[in-house]
Amino acid sequence: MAAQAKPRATYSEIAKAAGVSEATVSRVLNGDPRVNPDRVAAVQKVVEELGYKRHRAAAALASGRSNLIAIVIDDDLSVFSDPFWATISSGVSRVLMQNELQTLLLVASVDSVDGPVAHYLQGGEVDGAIFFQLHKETLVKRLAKQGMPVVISGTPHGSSDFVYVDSDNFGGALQATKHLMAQGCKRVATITGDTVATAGNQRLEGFLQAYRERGTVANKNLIAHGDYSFESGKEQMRVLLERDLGVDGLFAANDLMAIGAIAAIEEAGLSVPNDIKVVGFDDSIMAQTSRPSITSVRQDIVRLGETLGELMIRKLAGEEIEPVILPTELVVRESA
Amino acid sequence: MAAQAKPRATYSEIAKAAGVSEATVSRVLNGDPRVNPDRVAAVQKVVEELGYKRHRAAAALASGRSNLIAIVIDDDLSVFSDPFWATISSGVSRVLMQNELQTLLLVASVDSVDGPVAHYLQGGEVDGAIFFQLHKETLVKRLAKQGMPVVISGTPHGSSDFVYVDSDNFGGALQATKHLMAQGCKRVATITGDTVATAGNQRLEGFLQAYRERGTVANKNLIAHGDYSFESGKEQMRVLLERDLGVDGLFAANDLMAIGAIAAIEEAGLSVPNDIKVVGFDDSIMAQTSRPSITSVRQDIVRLGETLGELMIRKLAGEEIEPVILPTELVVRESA
DNA sequence: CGCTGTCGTGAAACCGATTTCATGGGGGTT
DNA sequence: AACCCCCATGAAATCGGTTTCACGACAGCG
Repeated sequence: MAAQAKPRATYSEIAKAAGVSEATVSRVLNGDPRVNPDRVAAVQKVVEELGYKRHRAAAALASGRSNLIAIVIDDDLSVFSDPFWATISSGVSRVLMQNELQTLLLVASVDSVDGPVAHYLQGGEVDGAIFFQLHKETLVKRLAKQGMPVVISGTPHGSSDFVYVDSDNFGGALQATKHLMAQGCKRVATITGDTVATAGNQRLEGFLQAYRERGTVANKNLIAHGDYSFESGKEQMRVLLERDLGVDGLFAANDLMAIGAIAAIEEAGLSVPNDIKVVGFDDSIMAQTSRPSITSVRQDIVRLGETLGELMIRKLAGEEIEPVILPTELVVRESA
Repeated sequence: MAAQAKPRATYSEIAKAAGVSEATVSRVLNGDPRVNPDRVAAVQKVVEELGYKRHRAAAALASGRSNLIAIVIDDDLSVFSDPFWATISSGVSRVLMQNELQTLLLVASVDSVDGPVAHYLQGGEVDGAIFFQLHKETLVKRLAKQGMPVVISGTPHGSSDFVYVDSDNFGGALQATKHLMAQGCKRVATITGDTVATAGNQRLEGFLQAYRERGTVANKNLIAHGDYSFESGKEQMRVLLERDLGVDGLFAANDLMAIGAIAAIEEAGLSVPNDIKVVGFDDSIMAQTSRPSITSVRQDIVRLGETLGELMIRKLAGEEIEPVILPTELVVRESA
């Protein structure tokens, strides 16, 4: 559109100024170890002076590597309901940038295995892909099979051998439930999130495990199924109260439902934490600001993003890598 | 790393199959109007059959355009406190993708005008840049001067001639304050956000304007300065109450401070909305779930992102474009 | 002392599209 | 009928690095 201030230095200039061939310039800039140190120094000096910046498109074309990593986010509204992916993305981006990689943001419907996103990724435009909110595994499987490095945020279904990073949903839920029990709660209930997704399922499993470790089994009626929304928390709490089981503790699979549940509890004339103690999950800002403030399981979201980036880098380097489960931490506040 | 399934079709194959030259293939694919319709059809047919996907790096190298637009986000923690940029980014990304552009996510410290980000952007790696949270205008100014299309989210300081998109902070605040007055509030106070940033300042101005339109001037003591945090809302509300001015209405510059203020009000033994009515800003999820639920000024964040993308596209097309102010909407709930 | 193996180096091919430029044909003008 | 101009088209140059390959020098070996 407009004139570039300086017309960019090229290898040809550098080579001339440093008295070497372009091939050697390339070797120096790519850290090839078998270049004479003198020449390395000469080239680096010239590069410095000219303020040379590698032309990525040219490099990509010649090498076949784009240095681009895609973050793929499914565009099914979940974007708006998930407050985390922004933070995760920023962590990913920072780590990748430190490694000379660029982060491409792909927000689109990942539904069809033949949609634009699929084509795009299969087109070899990117060197790797990081997926969020994995609903459809087909595409990811295919990409992985084609040899594209893929890392996933959140535990995928089945025993697929994807590399993923996730918070310890199971452990967090277990700890939360045990905390309630330790506070003297005899009948701890739970409101689950979407248990089709693994995160919701794992949180339920953690809850159940707490009962097992106490040597009992949770009454089925102590389990209510929500969908992570405020409304569902409220509704399901009403349901639990109507069952009249003497619930005195609640583990909600996220903070929003915990807040909804508390609203229902207070509407029923009961008090938190006196009559019923409540623990949430996520340690969102709402857990801190709602009254009563909510005891919640904190996930280290920034770390999650950084880990995703690090795994991707190691995978690109050819390392064999394992999934990572990040620890959670129980933050105790007024509600339990 | 691994073998690509199919080795990608190239112009050379298409040209051969369609019985035309590579130049013509390029013309067809780039929508050059002066190609014989028959050949256009022939090429398109072959392209379809081969599932051809343009090699972006090659195209970028040859044309000098990267088709990459950077979203630049300053990495000074604000990322974590601003729940909006994720939504904005997704809107931007979607719009750009529909126009064959890619979105590059740049999360880094934009502090120094000579930092990596600056170098990066000036290196001509991207065709345009979208900035969030503009603290330092120096870099942006320089880029704009160099001819790079730049669009900014949020109103910049001064009368700079940047193109930006912003919500109508002034209008929203005005409406909120007038709403309080219409509800019978005689002494409406405000807790501002960071008034160094334009958004905070505009919201304060809107508040003041409401008084002006009523033919009076707001008492200086009705203005308290917060920083958008829950704690500051609580503190500043205490300050306001201590001033003992008979405040019966509050416009908080965001929901979080509104919630903090409500906490302080209730601690003082007063009730919302009976004794003091409260209006927030943002219409965040917290406005809906807190008790009492909060009347708040809604911004259309998705639209904001989409508009950013659209402006960028028009700017790339060479159009002269004007800043856009998006309307806000008052959502009335229990608190006022 | 000659032969082979290794290593650093540069020339040149190459990546895949875009764009310039030359060409030839067709339509319009006088 | 001769001339011009315009337009569609293909050949070829080009973008800026990367990588292969061949070459010469030098070290080690017998």
